[in-house]
Amino acid sequence: MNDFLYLRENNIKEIIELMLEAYTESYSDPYEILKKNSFGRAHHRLICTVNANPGMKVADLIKKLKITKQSLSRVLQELIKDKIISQSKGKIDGRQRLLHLTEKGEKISEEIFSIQKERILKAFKECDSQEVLNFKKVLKKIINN
Amino acid sequence: MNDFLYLRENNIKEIIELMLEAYTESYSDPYEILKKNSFGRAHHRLICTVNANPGMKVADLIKKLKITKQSLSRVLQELIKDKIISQSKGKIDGRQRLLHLTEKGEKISEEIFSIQKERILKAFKECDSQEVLNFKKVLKKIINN
DNA sequence: TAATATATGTCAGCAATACTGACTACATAA
DNA sequence: TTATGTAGTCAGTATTGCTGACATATATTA
Repeated sequence: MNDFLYLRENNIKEIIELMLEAYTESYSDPYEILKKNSFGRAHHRLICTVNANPGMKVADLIKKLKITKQSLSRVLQELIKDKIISQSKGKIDGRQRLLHLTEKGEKISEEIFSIQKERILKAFKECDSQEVLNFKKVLKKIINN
Repeated sequence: MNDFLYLRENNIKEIIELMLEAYTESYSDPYEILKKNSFGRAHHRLICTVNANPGMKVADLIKKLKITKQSLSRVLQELIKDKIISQSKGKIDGRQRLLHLTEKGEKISEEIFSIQKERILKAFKECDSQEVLNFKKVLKKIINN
């Protein structure tokens, strides 16, 4: 058998733990800015996901965040009330509510991002472009299963 | 200015969102096994971290998980009571409580891991060894900041 | 058109996870 | 001996998540 070291259990296990750590670190960096706006982890995840997928429908947001519509609803309504996120009726399917960041939402999203960016940028500057591209590629493959 | 495409804002932003998604997906995969043992997300994070850092002290676990000792305590005491995790007095510093998975803990940890592994292995099989090694390297750089 | 299915929203109650503040016990270090 | 560091605990509260039941509007199908 070929010696696929990188497919060995211990390597995979280590990577799974590193993903936990990297996520925990990265997503706690902007804690202060979120707190200043009375937002928590749930708002953060929502803002980040809508920012990355403008015009997504509610059902897709539920799938991505892996929470129930009732859990989503509380936080989403807060963000809509605060004019961070706006909803528009789907043009093809009028039942859908498509989600966007408002101008205010974009602004807060940028603030959050600029903090999270620091860590990532610092890491990436110690890598070459190919390594960063590979990182993204592998992340995508982990998701698409 | 050199055109460091991979350091551009939009690329970084996309990667931050991919990390959220990859984490959310990966750590919800073993939901059923955890539920069978009456464990939740908090137990999962704890088991995974102690598994990756056998003999770590409580203060380090708190730092890694970014929770308070009171939040940790509840879950940790459950796992100790269930004989998933054991504590031993530090030999050098007797105030420390060093954490280990018990044999039973190792077993459950393996069950959880075997589920999470599937997704990662599937992704890695579509990559070459260099890409996987890069992935690990970048994850580590993101953490060490 | 009428019946059914789908997308979203809402209400009520409950469970899990996390926080703050205050306090204790014990071990180490000054 | 006194001060500091590590861990544990108690009490109360906030946030995030869940289930079940039901409502509304729109789309699809018979």
